[in-house]
Amino acid sequence: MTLDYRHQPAVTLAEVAQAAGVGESTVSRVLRNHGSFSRKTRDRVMEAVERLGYVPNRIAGTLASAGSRLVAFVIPSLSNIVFPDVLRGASAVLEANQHQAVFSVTDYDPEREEALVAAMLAWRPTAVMLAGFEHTQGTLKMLRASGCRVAELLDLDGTALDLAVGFSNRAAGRASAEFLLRRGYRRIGYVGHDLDRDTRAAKRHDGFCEALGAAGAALAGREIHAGPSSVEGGRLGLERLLARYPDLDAVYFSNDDMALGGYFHCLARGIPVPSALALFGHNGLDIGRVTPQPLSTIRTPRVATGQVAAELVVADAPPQAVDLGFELIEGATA
Amino acid sequence: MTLDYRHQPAVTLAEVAQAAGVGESTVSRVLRNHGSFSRKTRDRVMEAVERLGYVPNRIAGTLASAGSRLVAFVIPSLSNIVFPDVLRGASAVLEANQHQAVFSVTDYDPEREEALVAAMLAWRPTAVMLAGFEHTQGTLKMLRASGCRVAELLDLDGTALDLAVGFSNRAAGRASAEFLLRRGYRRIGYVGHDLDRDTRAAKRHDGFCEALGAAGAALAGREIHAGPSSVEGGRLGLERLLARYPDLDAVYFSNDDMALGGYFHCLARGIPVPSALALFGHNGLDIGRVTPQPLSTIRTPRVATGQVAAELVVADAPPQAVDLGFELIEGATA
DNA sequence: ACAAAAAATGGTAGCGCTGCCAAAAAAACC
DNA sequence: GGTTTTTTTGGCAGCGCTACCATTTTTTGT
Repeated sequence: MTLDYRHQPAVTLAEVAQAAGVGESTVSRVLRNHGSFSRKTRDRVMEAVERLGYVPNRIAGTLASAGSRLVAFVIPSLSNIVFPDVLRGASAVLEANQHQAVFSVTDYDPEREEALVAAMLAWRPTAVMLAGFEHTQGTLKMLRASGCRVAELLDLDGTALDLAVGFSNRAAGRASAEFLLRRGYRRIGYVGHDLDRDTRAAKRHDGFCEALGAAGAALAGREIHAGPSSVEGGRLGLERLLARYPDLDAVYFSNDDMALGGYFHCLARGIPVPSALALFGHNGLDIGRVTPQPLSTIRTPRVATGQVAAELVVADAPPQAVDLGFELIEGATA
Repeated sequence: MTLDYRHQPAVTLAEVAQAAGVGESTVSRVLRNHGSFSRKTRDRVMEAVERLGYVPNRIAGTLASAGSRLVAFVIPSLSNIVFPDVLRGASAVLEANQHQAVFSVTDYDPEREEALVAAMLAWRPTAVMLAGFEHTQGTLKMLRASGCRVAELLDLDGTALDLAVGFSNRAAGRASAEFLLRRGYRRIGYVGHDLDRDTRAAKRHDGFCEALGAAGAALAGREIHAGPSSVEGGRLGLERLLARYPDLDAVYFSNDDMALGGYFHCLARGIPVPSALALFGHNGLDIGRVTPQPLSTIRTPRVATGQVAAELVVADAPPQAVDLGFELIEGATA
């Protein structure tokens, strides 16, 4: 029995050249539509390409010409919709520009990030896209030495290596606090997830506290749910927080997933929102606009971050930081 | 002003060999830990690697050895959490086996899929992973000729090219209908999204209708929301469906996103669930377990699909179809 | 101590393509 | 008609690495 599911040798450019009765470089020129060739030659080559079912080998092409047109994404998670959103924005731009997206998932672990960046660099990508600015020394050193473009996304509070695209999480945290204060809330709690791993959530938290402090206030209580953010974590987190601090009048969540969980908790327990308890999230997920009461939150430019980063990379733009800002959505839960 | 953000020449294996005072092949053997070499040589090589900051060039390595260890995902969408889930499962396995994930997004367009598959094949991937069995003739031809492994995911109703991993959407649709019938619902409606594009949702719909028919029943009404599935689409869809068919006692949604929208509509309008209207979804998203009433739905093996497909590919397993099944979650909305 | 076996190492021919250069063919000019 | 230009074309040297083979060094056996 033949193992016919295994690899078969592929057609090469030399075979196409032979079949078309022209030189290899001519085939190469025709296929890349680069340099000059006659109409007649073009047809002959294309006919052979069709007939043989030739698929160019980009591995070889890249090696010969340098410039892989590969863009590497090293992202913390795929569960948190934020990162698929970034990938979505970027992938549209990259595909339109004949670039190819490659990715790995770090699980918010800087050591893992370092290992994955090393693996990525082996592909000699055009650019490496990372989340935020917090990386190990090893990661930074490799990236600097690599000579490839680096884009750090979804953060602006820190020092960029090369390109940075996103918004200030600290400012978002501040804006959230100022909004709640403006609305008259004073006994404000926080429900978050693992802040050591998610440094951007930590920056929002810090900005939030900073703005509270500036107004002479402070967090009245805090509950950290172990593990990554999730709707369930938000629900449990709020339940625990309220058990300890029953008289809160508002809660700031580390993101919309968590906030939705909190909202569901209120719905289930019959806690009137926002009259008895106001809720405020972060991210501006679509789902938050369709809940019985739209979620009060901050909409972040996730897809745009991917798009802009990809555009800068394909255009080989000079190093820069692009602030895409954020938008406060008043909603109805605060 | 120097454009120092541009590419700088990278260290090559030959330079490392020179610096370590050994031959190129020795360096190659040490780095891949393949073949034999003395402890002393190993240390000398590693020292040089460290000192020069050498990063192997996998483009060259792949060309020389064949076998790119690249796995290509051509997926319909990144907005629908289903696909990030599959990627997540697969990426963990691939990373553990020194493989690299590459992806492109088709937007549910078969023509685009064909173009993207062609682009992917140029990278000579170890395998190409696709959603479902519905592909253009061109896509099928290319994949067959490519000699690389092909895995068709999240569907089992059709003829596989090579590997297939997932569950039967038709059976899931049937199981959903049987459950609702068992619960005594008879005036059942359907709210879905673009079924021409999402052929797996279409198969669930067909299975659902089939089971209704087998019980002498039929869909009492149907509302199709234009565009991809979304929570908002579900909410609007249910609203429109109820406007036309006010006396339904249950609604089947094309997936959980849509069902959540429907649930929010009921919450907002004060429609008692499930006493006045039962709701049933598909996918078993985490969020559906945390809503005030857990969503009645079918949990699909999304992460496992990615995992198993990746495992089969790295193990170079023979062609086969793997049924990962699905699990009906009774929930509280039906 | 000498032969035989095993381990360690280096040289080099490609992998399939692109870039450069020179040669050939076609077009344009006086 | 005989150049001078311009357009097409083919040849071939790498890109950086791995696979294979030959050679050298070390270990083992008697």
